[in-house]
Amino acid sequence: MAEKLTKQSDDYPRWYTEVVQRADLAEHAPVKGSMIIKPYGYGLWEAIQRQLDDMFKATGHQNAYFPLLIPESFMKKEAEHVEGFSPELAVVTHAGGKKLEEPYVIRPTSETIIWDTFRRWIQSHRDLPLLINQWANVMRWEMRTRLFLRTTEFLWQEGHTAHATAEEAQEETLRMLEVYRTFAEDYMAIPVLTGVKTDRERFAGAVNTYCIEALMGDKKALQAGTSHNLGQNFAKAFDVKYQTKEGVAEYVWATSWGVSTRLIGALVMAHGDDAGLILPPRLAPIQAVVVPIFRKDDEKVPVMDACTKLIAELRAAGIRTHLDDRDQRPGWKFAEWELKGVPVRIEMGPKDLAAGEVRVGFRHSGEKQQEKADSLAAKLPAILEAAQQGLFDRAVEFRKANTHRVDSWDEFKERLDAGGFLYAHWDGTTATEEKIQKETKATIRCIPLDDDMEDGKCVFSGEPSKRRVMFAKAY
RNA sequence: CGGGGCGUAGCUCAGCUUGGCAGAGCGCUAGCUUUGGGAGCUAGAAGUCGGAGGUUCAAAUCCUCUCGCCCCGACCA
Repeated sequence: MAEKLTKQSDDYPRWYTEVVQRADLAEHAPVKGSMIIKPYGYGLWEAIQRQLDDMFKATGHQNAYFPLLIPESFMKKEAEHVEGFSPELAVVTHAGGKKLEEPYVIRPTSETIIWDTFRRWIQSHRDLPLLINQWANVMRWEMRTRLFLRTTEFLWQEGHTAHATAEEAQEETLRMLEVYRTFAEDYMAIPVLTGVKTDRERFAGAVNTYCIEALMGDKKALQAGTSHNLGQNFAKAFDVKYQTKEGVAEYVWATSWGVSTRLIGALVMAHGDDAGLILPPRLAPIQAVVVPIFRKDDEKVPVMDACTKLIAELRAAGIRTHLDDRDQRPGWKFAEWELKGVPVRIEMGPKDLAAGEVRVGFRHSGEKQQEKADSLAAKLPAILEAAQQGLFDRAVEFRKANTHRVDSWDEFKERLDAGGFLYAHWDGTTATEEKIQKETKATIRCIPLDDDMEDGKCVFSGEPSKRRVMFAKAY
């Protein structure tokens, strides 16, 4: 703990790895690409889960749980799905000391097992819509992994819904995308761009994939969540039909949507600085930490008494508060809580006690100010909300400063070197998309939803284009 | 799978070229002094030198095989 973090400007990936490990979010597990999520990191995930789960319930969804192991044959029923996922499947071939007749795959996502189940659950139009979510772990065998951003096993939620009409499925797809956008912006304090993926980036088996894209501190893009309109692809693959009021058998329409522990990586990279994490108050496992300061016992006793009283008041006010009474020097504690991104630090020493005050330090701004101890509990909720807003505003400004419209190939390449989001015209072909990636490493992150149509010429091929798309280098 | 690197104390690593008592820093334990921005001193505990085989009086060091990890390229929430 004594050493300083690598600076973001010196080596951003290294900074990320160090922060994640030294802030006690996670560490590497013995199996390549898998991670141990430590209590502080898991606390963050729990905060994310709680809020999202409430939002899912509020939009009519119910939780259920489907199994980890999926018969291999299920994966093969939807052509695009199997093609998309087969390279990253982990397969169980032996169990109970014997070779299995049919191998099981460890779920990379649960569409197949869920649609096999939905076939039995759905008979009538009265069974629709069917709105299911599950919190689960999944496994995708990745070549290159990074804690939270890409691990072979990760935690996520996956929503799976079935609808009577194409329109309802599309509404659901966009409704959940909006839930994700709201969550990212209002709770994670990260502004996100909503859009549609190109054919190339679309989920294997979907008709359309919608996404939220966020800008990280190193000006690279991160896909933070996806919502898919699956059309009737899985209904047809698994023969899921319902009887309409008229008695006609029709295939149902489907969606699926998910966010994962990758969100924690997004949180780290969207807000963190050279001193470590900066957590948004609404999700911070600890919103305020109290650091007592004293020399001898004659100072310790009254200071600790005052801290205990203060903490009781803060907790009564609904603030997640922690008393750091460890046998360490105050300066050491300050540095550690900054590393861990706690929004507010409260210092209480003999001088403060004599004045009936505390010193309050803010992680996101680095500012410190004196506050009356007995009115702090009443003021702190508003202070935390202001910090939440301040973080979001700063992220919005950062994104604005790193978003550009480009109209020529030279400008494209030049701007791309500096990072950020680039809005440019594209001729709509996969061939062009691939050539651009090959030459520049940039990909089309999405076709923005809220952008106006605008005639132009493809920045690469010069062919006509009806609208701009967003390019960026991405994680 | 191709290219590069590394396995020695909990962590980061030195020692290997030229074989000869198993080392340092951080962390940990105990004590004393300290405590408002990452403390100091003293004393300790801590190791199958990734594994197997070989050469040798003697192997962390040389040889052979093997296992694992990290980084860079082709895939991705």
